[in-house]
Amino acid sequence: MFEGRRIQAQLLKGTLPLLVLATLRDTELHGYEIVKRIREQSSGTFAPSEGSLYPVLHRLETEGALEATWRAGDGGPRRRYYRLTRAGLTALERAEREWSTFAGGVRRVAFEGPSDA
Amino acid sequence: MFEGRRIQAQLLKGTLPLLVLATLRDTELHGYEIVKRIREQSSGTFAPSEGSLYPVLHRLETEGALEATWRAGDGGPRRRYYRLTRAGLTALERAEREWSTFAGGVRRVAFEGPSDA
DNA sequence: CATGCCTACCTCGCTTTCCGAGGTAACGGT
DNA sequence: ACCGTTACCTCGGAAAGCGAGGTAGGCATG
Repeated sequence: MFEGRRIQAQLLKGTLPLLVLATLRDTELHGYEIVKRIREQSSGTFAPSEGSLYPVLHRLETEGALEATWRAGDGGPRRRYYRLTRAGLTALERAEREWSTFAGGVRRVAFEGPSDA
Repeated sequence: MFEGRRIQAQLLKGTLPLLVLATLRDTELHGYEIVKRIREQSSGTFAPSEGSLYPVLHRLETEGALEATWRAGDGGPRRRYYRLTRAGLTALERAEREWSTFAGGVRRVAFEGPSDA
């Protein structure tokens, strides 16, 4: 199904919050759906496990970046819908900047020779 | 000194081998010098500590990606110079591809909305 | 009515990898 | 002879993803 090769686990470290916050930028979603979106958007490159996702959601909620509400499941168990708070939007913007800095650094070191600075 | 804000440690996870291999693409260098290059090339974004670097160097050497030789120090202790092997070049290329896949995935999820797929 | 399956949530222990602190060795200057 | 600097190495702790496993409610099936 998802042929995109999975990425070394270590690389993903630290990016999950960014991915989650970005996924919730315009919609509110519940956990399973968040994983699904991330997997689809990344063409299967990322497939965070539940053991990774839920702790992150809880941490972001504790930090005030996300708000959550329980809703009755549509023919299934209840779901917890998460949405971005104002603080969450700020956190998202910060995470985006941080990612850009990070990715830019890797590009300079790894893809631009020492001479073409 | 290096004003570029340091990056959250977690983000760096898994990228050090790439940075090291790339730094050694055209030259042979010793440990301290590798750190220095990475720091300069990334404008201070990355400043891997010795506790991070040496284990990585040893692992890459064990895996056959690097070869190393001791040389007398020029007014200082002896140094261990590392250079890329043929296998190391292959590893570098693989790490570059992996990084590209990874960065592309983050871009799609975090920076491109769900609509502009 | 009871059993079992599916969805969705949550938790636990393991592993990997980075960091800071601290330790060793060789050389030069005083 | 001693100390400071350079460069190497190691160790313990912390962060975060992963897989496995566990709970609960609703539905279909016997």
